[in-house]
Amino acid sequence: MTIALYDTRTRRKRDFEPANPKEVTMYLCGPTVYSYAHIGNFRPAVVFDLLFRVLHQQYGSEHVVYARNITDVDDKINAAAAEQNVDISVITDKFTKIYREDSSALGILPPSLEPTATGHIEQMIALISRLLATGHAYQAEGHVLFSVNSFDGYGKLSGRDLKDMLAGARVEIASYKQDPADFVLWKPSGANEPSWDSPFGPGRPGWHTECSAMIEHNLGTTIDIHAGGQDLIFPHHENEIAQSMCAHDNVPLARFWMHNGFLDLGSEKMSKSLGNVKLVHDLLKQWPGEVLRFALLSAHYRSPLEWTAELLQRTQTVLNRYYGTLRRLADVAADEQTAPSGLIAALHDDLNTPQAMAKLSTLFKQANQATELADKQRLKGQILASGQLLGLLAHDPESWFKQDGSADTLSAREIDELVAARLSARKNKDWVEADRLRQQLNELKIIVEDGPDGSIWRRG
RNA sequence: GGCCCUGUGGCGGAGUGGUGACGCUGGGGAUUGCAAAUCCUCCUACCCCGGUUCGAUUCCGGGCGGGGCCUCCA
Repeated sequence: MTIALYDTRTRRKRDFEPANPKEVTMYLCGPTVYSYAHIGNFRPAVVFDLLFRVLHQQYGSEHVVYARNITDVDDKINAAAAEQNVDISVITDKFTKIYREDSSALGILPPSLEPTATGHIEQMIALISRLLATGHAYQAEGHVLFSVNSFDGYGKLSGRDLKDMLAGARVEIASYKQDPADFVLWKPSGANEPSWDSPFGPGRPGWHTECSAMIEHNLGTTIDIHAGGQDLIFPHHENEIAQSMCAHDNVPLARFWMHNGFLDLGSEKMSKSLGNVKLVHDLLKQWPGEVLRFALLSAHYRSPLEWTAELLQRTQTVLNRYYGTLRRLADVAADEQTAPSGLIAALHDDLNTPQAMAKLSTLFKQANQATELADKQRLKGQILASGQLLGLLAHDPESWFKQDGSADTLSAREIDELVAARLSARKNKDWVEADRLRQQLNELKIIVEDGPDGSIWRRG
């Protein structure tokens, strides 16, 4: 089944064919680790994790190389380190660890490679030297700058014209630039800022240079897919292209450019109960990571998505329904199955997650309708395979409903006892006592469901 | 000022040149001691104005509205 992906450069959906099916290469601009990441930072991480999973399925996991970098040299990191009077590594180590924990909670697989900027200074210096030697870069006042006029293709990815951009320039132009659009490859470090020796003097790399050097070193000169948020199209990716192509005899940097749309995090649209909580670190105190992941995938990745408490609540409702089905099918042995072809086709169509979710929903409806064991076994197998592809439904259904978020509630054992007491009251047709016990549990946000084989409960 | 994206039912959100995805909410029914869960069922759309067409929500043009980018923000 062919995979079609929307390519920003050509502004079209195109059939995806890797240059080498034995080694599909993908790069995502990862986080700058200076603070807690907010949910918007994770949209690309989740979306392209899904693409990673889809590519795994299509080409085999051993044939997909996915690099997501860690930017650990940056002004904001320096500022945080200075403020706390610590070495930048204290900041970057801490937030790299937290980023990985948040990622794991969101069901994001570890990428094949996680290169760091500080681990590639040597490669950056080599890249800059090559650009200087070929006349694509120049030195001025301790800086090394890339000369955009030396590259014909500048602006092609973003569809911009250099002349047009000047009109809207809103930042003061540094005096050392030959052209206002020239960008920094290397800059001098201030006192107490991290600094590396180089042929162009001590200093640190510019942001764009990091990604070009890490891609070149880890994945090669031309990769299959380069991904990131829409805001990176210009200037970041435009600059990466300029640097890499000029350093590589005009060989393209990436065959497909993919960009996710933004979350609408407008605080005025947030309800009171959600407040202004946007950090994943905080959201995870209130919602299972899987709810966040499901919500992020509920809209197509290129569309904007309004991030609200209502969205999360609705998502929780749906997941509860799904886990309820799986809970009822707990004793059914799932068949070896793959995800249904319609669901795979939806994902292969430029990651059409809403359509894939619709197929998943149909699967659950069928599973709820099924009366024959063979149907249940087949559907459960398809559901679990779909869940694995989407990075969802990985929890044990029983614990999904019974894990308690807050401390001031009953233990599972205490609840079991109350439910058992209610069951015996029901056997004696003592409806008053049974209803009293159910009411008591309801007040503690425990919902009891009576079935033919007794009662089950869940936290609501 | 330039460039890009976008406007679907009470809400979220796909898709299509002609039989109104999917989910949430709401109404009715089955089931239940009553509920819950589940199933069945019903209601509510395609921003406005032109054009193309036998036929447009879908294509084209214009208008109005929303969002994003324009030097280091996913």
